[in-house]
Amino acid sequence: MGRPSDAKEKLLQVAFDLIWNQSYGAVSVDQICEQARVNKGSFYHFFPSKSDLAIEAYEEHWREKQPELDRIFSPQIPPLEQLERWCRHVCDRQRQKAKKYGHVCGCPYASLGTELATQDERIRLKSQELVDRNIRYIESALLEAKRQGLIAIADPQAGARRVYSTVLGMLLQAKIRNDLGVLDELEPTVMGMIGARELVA
Amino acid sequence: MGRPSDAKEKLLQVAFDLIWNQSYGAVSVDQICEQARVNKGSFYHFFPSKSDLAIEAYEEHWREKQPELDRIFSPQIPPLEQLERWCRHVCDRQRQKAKKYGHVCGCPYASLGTELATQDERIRLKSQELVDRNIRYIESALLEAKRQGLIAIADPQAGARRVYSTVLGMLLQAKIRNDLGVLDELEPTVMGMIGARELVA
DNA sequence: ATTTTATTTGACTATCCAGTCAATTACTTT
DNA sequence: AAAGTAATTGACTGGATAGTCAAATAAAAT
Repeated sequence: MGRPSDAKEKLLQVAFDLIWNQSYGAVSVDQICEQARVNKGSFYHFFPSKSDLAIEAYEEHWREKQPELDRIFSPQIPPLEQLERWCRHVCDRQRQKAKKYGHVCGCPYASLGTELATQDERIRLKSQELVDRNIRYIESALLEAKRQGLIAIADPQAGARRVYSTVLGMLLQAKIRNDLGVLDELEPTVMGMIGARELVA
Repeated sequence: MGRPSDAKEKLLQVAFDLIWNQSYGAVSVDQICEQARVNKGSFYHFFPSKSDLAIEAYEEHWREKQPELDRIFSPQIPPLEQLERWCRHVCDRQRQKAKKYGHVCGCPYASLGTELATQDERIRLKSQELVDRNIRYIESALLEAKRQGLIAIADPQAGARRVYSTVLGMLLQAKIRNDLGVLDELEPTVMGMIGARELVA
C-alpha cells in the first residue's frame, strides 16, 4: 500500500476553496500547492492536470455536502418546509463565506461553470452534473408538495429548473453587487414562484 | 490632431467578443492584438492595462446596444409587449452568438462579473452598473404595466430585480448545459413571475 | 529483514504573460 | 513647407505559468 498521505485531500480542499473564492484562471497550481503545503511533484503525482484537480475537487466537495442536502430534503419534513430550509441554508452558506473571505462568493458550481463552459468541455459537464443534482432535490420537494395538494403546479421538473435558475441568478447578483442583502428576496421569491405564497401582495 | 486610427475601436470590439466567447482570464493581450491586427505597443498607447480595456470594451458595447433596448422598451409599445419582445430579443441574441461561436455564450456582463467580482473591484462595479441599467428597463415596463392595471405588483423595483435574476440564471444554465432549449422557458417564466400569465396551468 | 509500492522532494524546462520603450511614421495645423 | 501631434512598430523585460523528472524516502507486504 506504500506510503500513506493526506496530501491529495488537502489539495482537493484547498483547490475548491481558492477557486471558489477567486476563480479557476486566477488560481495557480503553485498557489494551491503552497497553501496545501504540498510540493509540486506531489501535485502531479496525484493529478494529471490542473483541470483534473478542479473536477475532482468539485466532486469531492459535493460528496461532503450531500448529507446536508439529504437532511434538508428529508422525506420526514413537509415539502414546503424543505424548500424554506433550503433557501435559508443557501443564504447562511453565503453569509458564512462572505464573512470568511470578505466578499460574496456566489455559487461555486455556477462560477466555475460560466468561466470554463466554453473552454473545457469536461469541466462544463461536471458543472452541469452538479447543478442537475441540486435541481433533483427541488424537484422532489415540488412533486411531493403537489401530491399533497399544497401547491398547484403542472410540471414540477420545469418548475424546479425555474426555481434553480432564479436562485442562481440571485447568487450571481449578490456576488456582482457584493451585497448579501440581495438574498433577502430569495426565500419569498422562491415560495412565490411555486405558488406557495403570494408574490404580489 | 495627429495620425487618425481605428485601432482603438477594433481593440474594443475584438476584446469584447473574445472575452464573451472565452473568458477574461483565457484571453491574452497578445491574442486581442493579433485578432485586431494591432501591435502591442499600440494597445498600450490606447489602454493603460488589460482590465482598463475590458472596462472600456464593455462600456462601448453597451453604448452600441442601448438604442436597441430603447426601441424595445419604447413608451409607444404596451408594457407587457415590451417584456415579451425583450425576452425574444435575449433569446435571439443567444441563438445568434451560439451559431457564430459553436456554443452558448450566456450573458456577457454576468460572465465577466462572476469571473472577476472577487478580484477586480473596478470590473465588479462596471458589471454591476451594466446589470443595473438593464434592470431599469424592466422596472419601467413593470411600473407602466401596473399603472395601466395590467398586472398587480406591489414593488416594481423588487419585481424587476427578481425577473432579471431569473433571466440571468437561465442564461447561465443555457451556457453550462450548452443548450439553447433552456431558453424556451424564458418568456413564459418571466410573464408568469409578474402575474401577467398563468404559471401553474 | 527484504522487497514492493506509493509518496516526497525540489530543481528544471519551455512557454506564455502583461507591460515597456525609444525610434519611426503619417497625418493635421499653421 | 515646416512644425506639431498622435499612432505605429517590434523588440525587449521580468516574472509567472503548467507541467516534468529522477532520485530519495517511508511505509506496507512478504
